[in-house]
Amino acid sequence: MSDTSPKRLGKIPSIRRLPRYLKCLEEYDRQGREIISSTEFSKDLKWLPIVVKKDLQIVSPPTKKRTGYDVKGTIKAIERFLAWENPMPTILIGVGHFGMALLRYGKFKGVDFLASFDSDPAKEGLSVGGVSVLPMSGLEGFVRTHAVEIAVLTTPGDCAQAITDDLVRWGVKAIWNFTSKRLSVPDGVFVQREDLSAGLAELTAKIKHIQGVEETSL
Amino acid sequence: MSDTSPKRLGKIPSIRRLPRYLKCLEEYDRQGREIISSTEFSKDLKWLPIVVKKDLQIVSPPTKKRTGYDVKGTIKAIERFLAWENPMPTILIGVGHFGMALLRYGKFKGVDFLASFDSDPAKEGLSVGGVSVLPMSGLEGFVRTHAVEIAVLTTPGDCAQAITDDLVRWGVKAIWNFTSKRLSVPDGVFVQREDLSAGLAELTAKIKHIQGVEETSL
DNA sequence: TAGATTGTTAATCGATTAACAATC
DNA sequence: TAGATTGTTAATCGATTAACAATC
Repeated sequence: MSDTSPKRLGKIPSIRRLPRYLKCLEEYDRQGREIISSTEFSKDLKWLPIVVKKDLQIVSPPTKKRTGYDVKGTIKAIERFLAWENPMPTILIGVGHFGMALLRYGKFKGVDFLASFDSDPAKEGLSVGGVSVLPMSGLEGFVRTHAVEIAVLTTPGDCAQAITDDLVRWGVKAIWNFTSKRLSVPDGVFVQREDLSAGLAELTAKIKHIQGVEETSL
Repeated sequence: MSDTSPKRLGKIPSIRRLPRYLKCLEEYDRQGREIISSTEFSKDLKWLPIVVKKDLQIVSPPTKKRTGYDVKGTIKAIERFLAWENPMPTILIGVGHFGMALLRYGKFKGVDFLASFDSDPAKEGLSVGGVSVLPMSGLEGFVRTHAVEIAVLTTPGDCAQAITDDLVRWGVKAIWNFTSKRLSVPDGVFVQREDLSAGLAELTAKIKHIQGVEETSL
């Protein structure tokens, strides 16, 4: 318990790659494949075989059999590692276009959207992607009674911190933050911030630097 | 020209942090601040001062004056580095909820949304966030005549590769890919893939590993 | 001059990649 | 046995961090 260092988790880059393995493996499973070798797997994913081997080692204990990976078993192992076997009780706050898009997408493993909340009375009672929209006044009660673990924040930035403070007080363990604001939370609570402008920066910088490489020469 | 190695660009992690510097600097500018030191800057961003110093060095040439960073000048330098000074001609394809959310957000620097496209005739003629929705039949002509550089893909995954192939043929230089599919493009074209499930994986893995650290002990 | 600040150089840390032994 | 495959160990590479000199 005392060595709950932030490092014990494993390699973040590998963890972020796991969903792609999962998707690919599910495709193999659909095709009826039972065994997949790291070499063929790596070709499909366009990653190096060694990357595949290393990444898969963090989800399943090394085995002595050296005859490819079991498709179904590896799917299970990844889901277990990510805690996606039993989707966590999740709510979404802020049913704007972005929030709606997430609710309708509906294919996120690992989260179980129990309800969504919005301050606009006009949205009350709507059902988006099979998830009903409730008024903010019901938030505290809902979070407490359903032991909500993850809250997806798709509100305007202004109210993000205030809502976060409430959520944390009521027991939410993690916030998936799609607002433009950085959130402060106590230890033991996680914020996963998705920042689209980071991706855009990467994109435009690459375009520019591949084209005119006319650096400031002075 | 011959050393157009993929490395020449600079450090990707730094580049991805630049938009946050920019946002913070704009706030300073609004407050009338003209100079900001890396120490104070780093406190606001909650990054180490050395990170700030190193990152800022990639956008502006080192100077001998050691008396803080010029707010306005640094804003300009970042925008210049990211090629955000002259927003690039951009279109969005697939005006679903997600596409609409992006169009309405409207605060992306660096891209200039000229139009959006959708295969649904019912959406034709709509204006979303000030951007009109056009039919797919007009795509080729539009891309060619407006010299579109960036295409934002928010279509279903199935048609993503086919549309990409067309776009590339018509001269698009970069694709901001929000579909669930990996895209193949020729050299010289960039794909920036935004994969939300990667973030979700990171989040749930962190929750699990901070709580019960009941690893498979065998 | 003294204090604060940036820029530079070096050290550390972690992720990726390579090489090869162990195993089927 | 031969070929293919994984697991392990080591090497490389890059990013982060630390220490300090140069400068205002």
